[in-house]
Amino acid sequence: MKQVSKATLQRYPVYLKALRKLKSLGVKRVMSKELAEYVDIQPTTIRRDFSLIGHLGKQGFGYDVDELIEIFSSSLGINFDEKIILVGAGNLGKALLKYNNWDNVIGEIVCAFDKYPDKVGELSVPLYDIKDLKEKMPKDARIAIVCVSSDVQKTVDLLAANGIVSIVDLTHEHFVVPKGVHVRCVDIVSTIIELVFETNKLNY
Amino acid sequence: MKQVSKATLQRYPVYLKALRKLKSLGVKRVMSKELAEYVDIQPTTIRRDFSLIGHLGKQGFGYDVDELIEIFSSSLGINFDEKIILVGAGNLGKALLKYNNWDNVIGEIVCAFDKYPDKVGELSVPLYDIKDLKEKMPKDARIAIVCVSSDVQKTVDLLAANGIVSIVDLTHEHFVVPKGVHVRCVDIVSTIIELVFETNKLNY
DNA sequence: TCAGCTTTGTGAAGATATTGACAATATCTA
DNA sequence: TAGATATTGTCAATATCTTCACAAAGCTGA
Repeated sequence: MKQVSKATLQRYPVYLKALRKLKSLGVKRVMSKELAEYVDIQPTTIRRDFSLIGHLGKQGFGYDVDELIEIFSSSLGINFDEKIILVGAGNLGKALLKYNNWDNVIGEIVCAFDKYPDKVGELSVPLYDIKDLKEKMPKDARIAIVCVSSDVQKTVDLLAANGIVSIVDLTHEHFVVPKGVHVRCVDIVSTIIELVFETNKLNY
Repeated sequence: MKQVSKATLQRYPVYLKALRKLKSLGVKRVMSKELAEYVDIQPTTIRRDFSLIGHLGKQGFGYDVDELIEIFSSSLGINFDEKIILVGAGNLGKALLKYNNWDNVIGEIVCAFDKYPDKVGELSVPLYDIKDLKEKMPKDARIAIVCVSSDVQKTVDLLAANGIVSIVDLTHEHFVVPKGVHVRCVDIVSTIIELVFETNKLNY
């Protein structure tokens, strides 16, 4: 596998999502040009992105959808048993949990933690006090979804100290993480602002 | 205002968020170097991004936080009365609504639509049948948050036909939009996949 | 007021990312 | 089997983005 650039890395999930969708529609074979229209990325860019992983396609034929999904999943290290923990079981946390039907896309949320576990109602996964994270957290969990509304930095520090290396950030707080820990911010407000900027830009 | 590149556009919400945070902490003045550490973007990049909007800073001094927020908001067209509509009032939609305390960051959700409004409980905003979107939707609404789980394409078409130009997509479906309509996908699953790819990449 | 210090704003260089063009190689059909 | 056709994979060219380096300009304190 060659050096994968940042830009390419961001496109892989898009491809994977599209390919899974195509598969569910019964599509067996896809050409870069078709996929390009589907995901709105240039065919050349797609071919180049794919070629970084290996020779996935066949000239004159295209790509085998099943095979592509298989290779993408395995060579990029998707683990269908990935154990994800949820930290903060407020409204948003609960909604995510209810919605935890990720149909074998990438593991599932195995347990949740909250500062006031007594105040949280019945959940579909075990719920623990955040104080007991160290003991209760599965040892092989690497990913945490953080939806707490206070003590964000403290929470993140605790997670990092206990082996979490990937954080999905749904808070609105700014925080810092040790080197080696990856963060992705999922923020609807920022998303809306970005949309507004983009929309208004057209008027210049 | 000069030509703003895509990359810069994506950073503006990050700056704005950080600046608002700094303001709330009582910070009056900030230098590109300070801000750089805070948001993890090079000072030069920040200065260049800012300079596209105008001469916002003062040499030897830095930037005035309040002023910067003001200029950002106004010259990028943030409308604090922006009317946002929510389409699909399932678990996720409801959680977003409860969470609709965007402290004057960018308007608010003014009403919601669902295919089965009878099945949805009490909400904090008026709820209408999606069939009545045309009549019930505020005429000046431009942004829609889409959380429906079926008929996604149909829903999006309806929105586009009724003047929505910006869509925040929380579905897992692929859909197409007419030219001029902007979409931003907020997808936790894709975010997690991206994180996994990035994390694993380190092992090569 | 003036010298010294600081920080911005920006031209130019360097780094990254995208795209055009086409050889290589597979499929398809007769 | 062979020729026609289609599509990949990749080199080179182009475009976009980031960073360096420094002049210009404002602040600060004597």
